[in-house]
Amino acid sequence: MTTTTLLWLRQDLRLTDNTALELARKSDQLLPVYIHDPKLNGRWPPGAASDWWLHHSLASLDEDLRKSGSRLILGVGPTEEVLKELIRSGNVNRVCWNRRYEPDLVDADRQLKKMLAASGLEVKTCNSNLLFEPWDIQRDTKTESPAPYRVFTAYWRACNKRGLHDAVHHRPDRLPGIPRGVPSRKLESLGLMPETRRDTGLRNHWQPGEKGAQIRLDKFLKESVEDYTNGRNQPGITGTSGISPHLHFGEIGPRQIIHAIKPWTERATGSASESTETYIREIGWREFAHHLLFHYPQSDQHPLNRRFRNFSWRKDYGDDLIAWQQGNTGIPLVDAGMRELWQTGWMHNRVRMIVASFLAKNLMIPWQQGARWFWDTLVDADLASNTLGWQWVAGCGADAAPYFRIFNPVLQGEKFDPEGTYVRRWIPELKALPNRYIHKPWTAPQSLQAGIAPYPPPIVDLKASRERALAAYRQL
DNA sequence: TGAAATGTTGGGGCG
DNA sequence: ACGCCCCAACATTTC
Repeated sequence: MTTTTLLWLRQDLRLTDNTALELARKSDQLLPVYIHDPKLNGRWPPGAASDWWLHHSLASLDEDLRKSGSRLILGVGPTEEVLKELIRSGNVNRVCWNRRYEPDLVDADRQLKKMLAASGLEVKTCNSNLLFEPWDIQRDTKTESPAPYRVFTAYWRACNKRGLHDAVHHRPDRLPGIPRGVPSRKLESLGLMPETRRDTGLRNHWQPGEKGAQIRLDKFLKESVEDYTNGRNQPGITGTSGISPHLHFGEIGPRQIIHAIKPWTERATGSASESTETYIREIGWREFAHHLLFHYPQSDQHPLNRRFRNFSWRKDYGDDLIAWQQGNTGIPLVDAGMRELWQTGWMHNRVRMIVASFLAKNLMIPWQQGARWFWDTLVDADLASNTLGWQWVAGCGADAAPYFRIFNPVLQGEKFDPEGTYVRRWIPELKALPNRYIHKPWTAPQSLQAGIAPYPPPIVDLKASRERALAAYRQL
């Protein structure tokens, strides 16, 4: 009897170190499938930037599969129906996939697995997207059942005690052929592509797909990793890896990153050694984010810390939210970040913290509004990481920033963008302003201020809004 | 991966 | 020479 395996690809759009693929390819025929099922996304339908990325990532994956003698089958519609139809037309007797961990998707996968198994199919699910699955790392509580970690350092210590696995599956040269007569939809029919103008804007900054991920990683290792601890703080330079969207879509997995960075960690001394450790700890934050969202499935909407349920967020903030979204707050570093986000689908991480602190604390707008905007505009929008990040900044999450930690975007700018490189790159109105005013244009002499129109004055006073936030947070 | 307020120290200007 | 004041620079505390 011939075995035919359906490989259901979701957020693991790669051929290297893909555990489910490793299983699936030991088969006479292989049916690699991606299903576009907008209804499955519930409260969190991907934004245009994520859709754009997915479109190109699928195209890249199909190309890679074809080089190995296979190709990607696309389905559109309710997952269960599409799967059933593919299984029937391809005469499939085995199904494999890599697990996802977002609460709604976990539920959906569980039901599907049950349904498929009940119809007599062999179903195998794997881990390829995390170093540690969310339920693997737990606190020992002596008396009671294990409990999830809520503090990062303790969590990460436990992870390191287990050891960070860096064994990876090599990319297979040849893959089994696909069964005859299985219909596929055209990529264009998924409707993921935005208008051409946005496409070219994003294309200038990104190369979605497995190859693009490898190029990013290689470049980061060659040029930036050794000074990462310092370089990652300066938004004006390329000091970070920029690999987050590739990770989100699974074009590269965390094990591959640990594996690739290992030669550097072994050879590094002094600050270079600190740098590799700092970078790997960022992978740890990603793991921690998935751990938290899995164990606290409501945390995408509700603060983890219950005291924040009745926090006095502002109610009428319409114009301020729009000014923040559009990068027109009058605070250069904040606006530069928001404009970078809009134009590239990405924002430097330090600037993410600063714009988030500004929204939640200086503007006192609910963090969920910021999380939603990030979700809608980021190419690396990831429910776990986004949720953790926003709850951290707002101070209502696990291991969150203390309430009094309020970033001052002027000081942050002077510290980490002293030449104003970053601000000038994204706010052309300010190009001609001297460095000493670049982060606080409102203090410049009137003659200079006349030249920066239409750049607006600040929508809030930083000192007064800081004090307002402190007063509100102290109420807790 | 914070900022601002407050406290301490020591050099230099000055009468 | 001395005391006084100012203030930059740094340290500590507080939010």
